[in-house]
Amino acid sequence: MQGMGRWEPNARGRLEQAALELYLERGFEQTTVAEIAKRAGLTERTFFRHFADKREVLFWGSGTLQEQLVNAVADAPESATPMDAIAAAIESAGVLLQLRGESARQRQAVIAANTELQERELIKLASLSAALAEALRRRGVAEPAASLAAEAGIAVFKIAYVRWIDETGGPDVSRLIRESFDELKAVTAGR
Amino acid sequence: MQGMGRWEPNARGRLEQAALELYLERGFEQTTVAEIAKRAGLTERTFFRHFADKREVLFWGSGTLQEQLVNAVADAPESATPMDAIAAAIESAGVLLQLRGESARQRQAVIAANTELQERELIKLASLSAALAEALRRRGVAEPAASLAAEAGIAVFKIAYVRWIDETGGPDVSRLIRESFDELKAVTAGR
DNA sequence: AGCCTGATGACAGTCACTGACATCGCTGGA
DNA sequence: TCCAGCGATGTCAGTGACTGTCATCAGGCT
Repeated sequence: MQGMGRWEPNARGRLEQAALELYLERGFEQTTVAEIAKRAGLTERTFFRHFADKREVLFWGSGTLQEQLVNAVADAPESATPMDAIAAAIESAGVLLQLRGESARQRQAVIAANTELQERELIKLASLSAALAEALRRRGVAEPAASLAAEAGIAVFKIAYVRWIDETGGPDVSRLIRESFDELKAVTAGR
Repeated sequence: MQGMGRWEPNARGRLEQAALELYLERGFEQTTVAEIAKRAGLTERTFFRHFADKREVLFWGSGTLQEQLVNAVADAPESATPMDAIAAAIESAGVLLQLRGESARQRQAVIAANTELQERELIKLASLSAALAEALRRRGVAEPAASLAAEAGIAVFKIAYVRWIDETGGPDVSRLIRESFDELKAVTAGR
């Protein structure tokens, strides 16, 4: 069966929860790993057995997101252009994040307040871009078109997501994403 | 006058040199700041007076690059579209990097071998993107067009630069950049 | 009951980074 | 010429992230 903890269950989840709370209360830098572990009823050493470093605790969901994106590209109809496939994937990812709602906003607030966390987020996005490009190549898209389409998709996502976070009562993510894709098309056409 | 050191001159330059050498010889993680300082004839504490952290020593040039990009956007003719201005800026930056030639390749080799350094590079690129977007806004370009054009330009730059690094004897950067812009236009048009 | 396995605790150690204070080598003025 | 001031460097002690190692503990299996 799966590796469920034997003692108090869900040690990883408790660590995630404790970390997010403390990062929100005191800020990322002002929080020590020892404090996180203590709040979760564990030790510092155990924290590092579950997460590679102090930042990674905020980025657990990125694996799921990557699968979602890759599957969406793979499942796009044969007739779809590369950009169609990317747009479909980005939209589906947007929907996923919209479901997380308030917790997504909290997470972004923590990240926005700290440069180290922004670095980590950027490399996660780069990883998503690489996965998208790879998925396009499996559809037969050549380089550099695959990488460019992937990077453009991630750029659209970044911008639409920031807009969604800022406008609290605004429109849903999907619409912002579609609008941004149109905007990108218009901008790149102007040469 | 400028702040030239009073003792052995150019302490910062010696630290840069020593760091690059050691990163190339042993790798970034296997090098301690104490070793860098010793090779430069200084102490660890002095290293941190010149560079915010162990990674920053590899990214000194990024300030110059940012100025170059911003100036190029500002100097683009009135008639230029946003994407024209961005393309001109990216090309001028490419030329600048091509001048650094071999040392640019060494630097990229070190960065490519280490995830932390890639994180730092990505946030520098994000900073360039923000500066480009700001420069476009000063030309009267509205959001989100400004940010999208800037992000697209940086995406093109990333991809063209990687290609240039890989193909040792290949064409010059400018041509790769122009080709990538054309490719991006074609890809985004397909929807 | 006794054994095995995986998760956790305990502990020591390295290294990045910081704050506080002493020191040194020049530079400009008395 | 000499000395006061200043900026760059050295010294030292300390914090906290992260790692390696070994002991320990809970539950499953026989």
